[in-house]
Amino acid sequence: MSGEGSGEYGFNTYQQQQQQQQPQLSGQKRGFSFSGRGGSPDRFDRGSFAKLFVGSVPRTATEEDIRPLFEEHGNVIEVALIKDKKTGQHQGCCFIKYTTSEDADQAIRALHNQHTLPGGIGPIQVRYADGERERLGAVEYKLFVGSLNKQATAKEIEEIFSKYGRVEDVYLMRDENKQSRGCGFVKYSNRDMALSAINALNGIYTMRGCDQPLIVRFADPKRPRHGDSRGPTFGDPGSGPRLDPPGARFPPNASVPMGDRMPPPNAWRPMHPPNMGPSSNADNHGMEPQWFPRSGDTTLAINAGGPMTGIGGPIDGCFKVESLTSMSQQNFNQSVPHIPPLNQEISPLQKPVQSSQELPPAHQLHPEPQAPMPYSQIPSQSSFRQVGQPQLPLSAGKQGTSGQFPTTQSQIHQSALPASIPRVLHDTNFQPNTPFTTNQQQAPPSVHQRQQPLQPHQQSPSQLAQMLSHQKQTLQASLHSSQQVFSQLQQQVQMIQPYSQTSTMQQNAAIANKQQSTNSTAAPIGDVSSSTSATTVAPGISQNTALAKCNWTEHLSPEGFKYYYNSVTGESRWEKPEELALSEKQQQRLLGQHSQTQSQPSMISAHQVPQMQQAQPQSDFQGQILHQQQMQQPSFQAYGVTGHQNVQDVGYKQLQASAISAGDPGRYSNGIHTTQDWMWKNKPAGV
DNA sequence: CGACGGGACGC
DNA sequence: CGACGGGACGC
Repeated sequence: MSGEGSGEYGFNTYQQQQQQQQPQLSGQKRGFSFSGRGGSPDRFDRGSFAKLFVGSVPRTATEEDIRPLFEEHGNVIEVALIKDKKTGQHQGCCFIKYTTSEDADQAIRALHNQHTLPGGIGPIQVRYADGERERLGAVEYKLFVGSLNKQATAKEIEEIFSKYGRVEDVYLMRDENKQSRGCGFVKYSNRDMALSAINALNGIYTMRGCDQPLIVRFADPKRPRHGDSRGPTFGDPGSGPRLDPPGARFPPNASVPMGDRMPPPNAWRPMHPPNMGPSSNADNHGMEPQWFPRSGDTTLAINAGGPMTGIGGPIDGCFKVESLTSMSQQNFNQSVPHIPPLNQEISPLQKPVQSSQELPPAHQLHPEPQAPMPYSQIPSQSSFRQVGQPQLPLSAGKQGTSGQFPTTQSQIHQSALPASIPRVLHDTNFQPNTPFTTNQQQAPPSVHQRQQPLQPHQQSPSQLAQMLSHQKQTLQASLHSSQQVFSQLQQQVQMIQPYSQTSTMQQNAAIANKQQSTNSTAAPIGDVSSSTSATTVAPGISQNTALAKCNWTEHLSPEGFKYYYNSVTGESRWEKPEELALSEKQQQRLLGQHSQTQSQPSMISAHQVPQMQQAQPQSDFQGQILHQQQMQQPSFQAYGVTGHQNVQDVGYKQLQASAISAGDPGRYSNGIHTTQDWMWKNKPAGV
């Protein structure tokens, strides 16, 4: 099937986009300006098409040869052979315009790398034309995958990854001799899928014949190609969230490589004009559509991929503070009861996966305590329940094992988290479809699930989902590897915001997970969350409304400088993201009297500063984790704080790293100087 | 028409 | 330990 080297599907054109703004609506060429906000609402008319680029078209082919083929998969508006302007020579490629992206998708799936035109040398390449995906509001999540068996085919890799969602594309990196380099890229269209895959595979799944587990992380932004207008203009939604600080190579000036290029979500969807206020887009730095629905806008989630991305917010109402607290309680309680023994259960087949991370043997986690909050517990009484869980297109797809997902509220989740999450993470025979039948999803809501009557009242479903997703993954993965711990944390870092206006829940989830992961089920959560968030957050109900819209939160670096952290993307910035600013304004407007809101995060951060510094010696995230893991019984206080600190610290460190990469050769050890220097030179924020 | 510059820790 | 695919906007 599909191309070995060119990927399963052809979604990989985001690489050379034009820098979006080039309002020259000349025909429909690239650079076509779509109905961005403020722009003319051409989302209804001119925008209703999806253009594909088709490569490997025999130069002898005519439209008549091509059109029929494509018409089998959708309504073809146009077939445009590309010829050299001067010579009139057929360039061996063409554009196919479909009326809908659905048709286009189908065509890609059916034809890309699967059909060879008469006279053709190889199968045609079918993918969206440059800029199309963005134009259509699509976002892709590309993962870098390393430590692949060099013999593995794209197909096999796809099989492994398809457990976490439909794989849009697999690209194997090859050397001059076409030999696999042992690494490649896997794309998903949904962030949660990507996260699931990372969480479940990174450092855990070892391919047969390999002595190291897969490396799975969000891909770096693609190396800009000569002649490219500029780095990627979108996508790489995940590169931000990456953990490893040392890797941070983006200037802190926000708009990192994949900076501000937020494509309007679903621009092509007539029914749901982007109804977000001016506040939404401005500063979304390309992570993904984060516009939050104002009122049951179901389309959003389609791209956003559900949890935590787009539909983070309450639909109309506001979150209740209590819920946050109770949530934390719940997690807390859930995790406490079971302090799993350190018995490590490593499959005979599973190779010890220590590798790079150098984590101590995993403390075997017990599933129970970590079981995610059951969907059933997701406040069904909450308003967002009806948000109409976005029907992820992917779930409908041909997910082999994942199969049918009940069309329930948990759909998103299930899509993102197919039941087939491998239990046997070690690949013994290239059979990703490991015998794995557990329906973790429907796994009995054991004890913890019902134990707590406490229910978060109005958590964003996305947040809940996200959290659950994580926990579940964590749980499952951890059954077989310690790496999972790291992975988990990694993931948390990506999605959790240290302190926030956004959600206490995420924090709690993070902490809870940490506890669970580390086995140290002490009892910190209550402390941290209740004392800080619960209390401080209390003042505003509507605050949460705003919260739901902004993933940015303000924090203080150890040096006392303010910085901003995005809980969803993991990005950190020195300057206040406009999104947050607007969010705050909105809050002010709504609350009027609650001017505290803003300072809140700072307070908390400040409160944590000492802890962070204290932990500095640990030098890095992993070190801290390690440290924690070794702690037998972390103190209540210490643990909780530390837990947070980790997350926050990472965010902060990213900034440091950024600063460093910005040209300041400093290390973490002297990061303070680095940071300050940088800030000094670059219009310090908050000083 | 033109289209990414700079620089490259220290372990 | 590996980092991005051939060609790309004609009429």
